[in-house]
Amino acid sequence: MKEALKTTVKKIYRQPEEYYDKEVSLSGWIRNNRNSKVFGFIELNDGSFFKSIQVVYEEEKLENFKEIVKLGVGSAIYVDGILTETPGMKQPFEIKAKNIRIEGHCPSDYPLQKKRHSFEFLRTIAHLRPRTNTFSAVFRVRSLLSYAIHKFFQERDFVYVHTPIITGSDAEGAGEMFHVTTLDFRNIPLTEDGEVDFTKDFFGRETNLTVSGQLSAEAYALAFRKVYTFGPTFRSENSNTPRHAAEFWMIEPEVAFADLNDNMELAEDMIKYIFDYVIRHAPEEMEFFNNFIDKGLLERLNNVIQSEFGRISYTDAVEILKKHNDNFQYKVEWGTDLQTEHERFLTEKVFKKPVFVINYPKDIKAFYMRLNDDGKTVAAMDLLVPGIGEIIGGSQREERLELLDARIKELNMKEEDYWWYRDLRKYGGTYHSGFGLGFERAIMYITGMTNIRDVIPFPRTPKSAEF
RNA sequence: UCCUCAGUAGCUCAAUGGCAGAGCACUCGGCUGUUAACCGAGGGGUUACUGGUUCGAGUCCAGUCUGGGGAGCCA
Repeated sequence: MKEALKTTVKKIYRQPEEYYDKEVSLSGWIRNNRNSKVFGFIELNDGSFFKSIQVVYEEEKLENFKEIVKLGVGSAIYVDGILTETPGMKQPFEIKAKNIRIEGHCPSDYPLQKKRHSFEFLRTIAHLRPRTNTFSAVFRVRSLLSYAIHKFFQERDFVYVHTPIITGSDAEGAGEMFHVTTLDFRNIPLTEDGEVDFTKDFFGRETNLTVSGQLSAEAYALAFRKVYTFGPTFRSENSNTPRHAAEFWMIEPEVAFADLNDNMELAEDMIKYIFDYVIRHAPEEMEFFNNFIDKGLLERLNNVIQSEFGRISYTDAVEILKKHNDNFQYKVEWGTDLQTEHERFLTEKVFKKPVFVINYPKDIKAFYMRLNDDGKTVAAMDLLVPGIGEIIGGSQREERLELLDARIKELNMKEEDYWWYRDLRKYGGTYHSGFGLGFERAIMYITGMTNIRDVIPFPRTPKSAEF
């Protein structure tokens, strides 16, 4: 049968009237099997949908009734039967089985049970956890959110750019990097100075996994005007928190002829669009999260979608926070970076909605951010959201070559390492802006999941790459 | 990396320094409409690891490993 014509649990739930009193054929995995002497019930999940469908089977209709009764959770089966309405029951409809065929047995040492498991335990069986309700919902939403992001940018004529995963630059300035090499660790070639001789390495120079596609994206923004990247990113920092992973995905739009205000408008539109898209296209999953993961989830998301995001300068934010210094473990003063506790206070207590903090002191921000006229701050923006804190960081980029060079010099960076980045300013440069959105952080925010390890199929964190 | 909490049956958790326990899962049996079904019985343990204190350690002490939470770094 053609794949598109196959009956799935999702199709049945979406248009049950098409199937009532007709014979349907399904295949899937048993989530639950309970029975008495001459009949029983199977919860069948076929992978197409978050919800399962109930299959009723009777001794007098199945010649292999005795075997079906013994099937445990996780077994793979084929089912043929009639879809029947079940008014007044907990489930809207069920399949009265005519025939059940066993495809794959699932022995009794199967680690998943009908009862709730801790997320910590499920992380140790990352290959099996997608078969649970929570992870079924998380990874359907991950897929949908990914699609929504592409849809948002494509509808606005952005060009999707695949920036390199292996980079030749060791100076992107966004964190510790993983080395990429084919050198033999037991016999590393050295130069006369005793340093590693990377001219003997695969690329003839030192290479790393990317920590950001931004610099490459800028090059394409200055040709295509509106571009975005969406790809894997790697940081070898020894971060042991529920919000950090060594391998994660990042979205980085970059727009030429766009200033910081344009940048914020884009970020606000994007957040609202992708949240709204997921809520409308994954109603069952979102209801599950709202009921079992985070009771205030939908209310908070709807608040984000409907509110106009706040905007405040770093300097004004510091003034407000200083009045509440008693509440903070770390006291606020102008010139220091905002701590998570300060960010959350601003968005949760002061604004009670998402807020952009802009124009940070230049000394706590990256070299490529555009210097403001006051000479002290740069055109940076962080988007803070209730419940998490920072979810987006971005800026208008320094397009004035002499100011960029001065900054590179100030930070003791090497001008020649940035020769092509500087060319972008030299040849037809223009003001431009962009930001970075941590994809997993967005998933966490939209699902209510509180650990990044539970929104990545096989997460990589310090001392952990089992699967 | 720092601070902090934890590690007991397949899972989730009890056990005052004094006999190693429960629920679920699993196996067997019962049950004619179940909804994480229900009822009865049974099997299941190097208490993370190494060492120490003690007549006696799951429990106290030291170290190691692993995991959770907080912080830093950041997305």
